[in-house]
Amino acid sequence: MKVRFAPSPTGALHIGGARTALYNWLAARHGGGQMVLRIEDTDLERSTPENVAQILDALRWLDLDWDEGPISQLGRAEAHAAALRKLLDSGAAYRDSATADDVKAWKVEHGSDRGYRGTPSEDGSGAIRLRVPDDGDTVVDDLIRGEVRFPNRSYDDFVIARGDGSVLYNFAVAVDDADMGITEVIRGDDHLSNTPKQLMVFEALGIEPPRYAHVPLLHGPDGKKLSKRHGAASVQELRDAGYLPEAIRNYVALLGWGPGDDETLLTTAELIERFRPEDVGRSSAVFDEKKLRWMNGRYMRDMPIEDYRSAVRSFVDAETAGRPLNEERFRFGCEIVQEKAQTLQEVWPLIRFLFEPPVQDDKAWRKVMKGDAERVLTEVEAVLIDLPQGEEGPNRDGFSIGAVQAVLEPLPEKLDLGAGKVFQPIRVAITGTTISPGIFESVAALGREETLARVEAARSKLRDQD
RNA sequence: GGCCCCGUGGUGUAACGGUUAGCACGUCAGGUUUUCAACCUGGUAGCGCGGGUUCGACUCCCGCCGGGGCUACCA
Repeated sequence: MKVRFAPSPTGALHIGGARTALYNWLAARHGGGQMVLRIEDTDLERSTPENVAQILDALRWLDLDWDEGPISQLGRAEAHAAALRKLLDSGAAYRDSATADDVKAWKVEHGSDRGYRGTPSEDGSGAIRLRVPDDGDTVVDDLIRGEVRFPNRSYDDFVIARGDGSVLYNFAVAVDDADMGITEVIRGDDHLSNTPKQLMVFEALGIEPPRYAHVPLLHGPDGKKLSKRHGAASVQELRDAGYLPEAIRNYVALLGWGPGDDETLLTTAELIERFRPEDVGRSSAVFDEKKLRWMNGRYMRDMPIEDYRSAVRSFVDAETAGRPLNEERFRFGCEIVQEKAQTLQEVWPLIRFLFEPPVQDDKAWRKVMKGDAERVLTEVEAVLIDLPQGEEGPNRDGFSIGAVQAVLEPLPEKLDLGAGKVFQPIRVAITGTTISPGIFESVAALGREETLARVEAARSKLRDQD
């Protein structure tokens, strides 16, 4: 068994392409087969080396590896030329001097349900067309759709190579799939109507075609086909947004395919074991980032803490421009936020107070720093100062989570205030905002010196405010 | 216009002739007497429409409607 993923490098790999790549990869790994990566770069106008690099980068990041390639379709010009000669010699294809306008005119004359039929040019010039029979159907025996019949007469004698001999997609694909011994073609639904053309090329070449599985396209929220210029997130964008490759693999696999039971969270090993192309659904799906976020959060929480830390690291580096951070605090910060964030991007805002002064959030300040806030902070400062020094805690200053909790937790009762009235002012004092990890954890992480300094600063600001 | 594909809640899916139409995300309400997130509990919402076939249709057939793809000397 051998499959191929054959993107055309006209843009970055987006979520739809990633899914096609994943399905091919899963099919290959499931069936103990091979996957070929082929770059369909015969469109000189739109293909660029930058796009090729981006696609490879995206696949590697997703951890989808291939066994052969990347093979440039452009680099197979000789093989294409040989196949072309063969068809020309056998009469299966011919040169036709008709232009696109000529074909249009022909159709006006013969009816729109009728494919164009040309005549060989006398001087041997013009594009090369494949002869298409007038009668009969070409049937695609699709793994997902079943038998789909296409009337031959509705197809043109289509162009397989330009006048200069450069080949076109439907021809190159068939020749390449044949030469590479592809047994299963898993690709987007948008190719279904093109499949008869490719089948005709196989037929003309006298080669057994592969099996086809046309997976439904991914659509945008507006129901239109997802594409680069249509709001489709590229893999790189998803990476930058803080999603994990394993979460993306899991989520994307479920767009159009399900394991058959109610399982939602599936490891890659489970995906490989359970995926079969024939089980892919027939209707198109819409990419829903909300669910991806949820799933990503699940994966983040389940990560070993070391992996979590290194995944967070690159995002933090981007925020701090590489400025080195207090390692101990970073470690501890990661531990206390692992349960909270749904994307890697959300981590830094939650722990930045450990490395930078409190953020300026006037709204949060006004909301919380009023009424009994000053009295609360005075008391907080007092009990924290009394906390004995020691080696405990992330800063080795006696500020362990437990010690901090032991003195702060009784405060609401002691001051006869609601818990929120006590803890929110502390939170705003040390982080500047109302959103942070748990308050005891946050205080412990910040440590004695810095916590007391910030509480004192908040107190004096409150005094000035009066 | 022609050829082809598709149609279960807002989203992804399950059930494939007989179920109170299941699960997940979302959403709403409550809980966790510290925020946010997470977590727990409960609620919400669906078989596009119309004809058949059948004792019985989400499931089979036909029509319609809706969505999509292809129709290039693009891929």
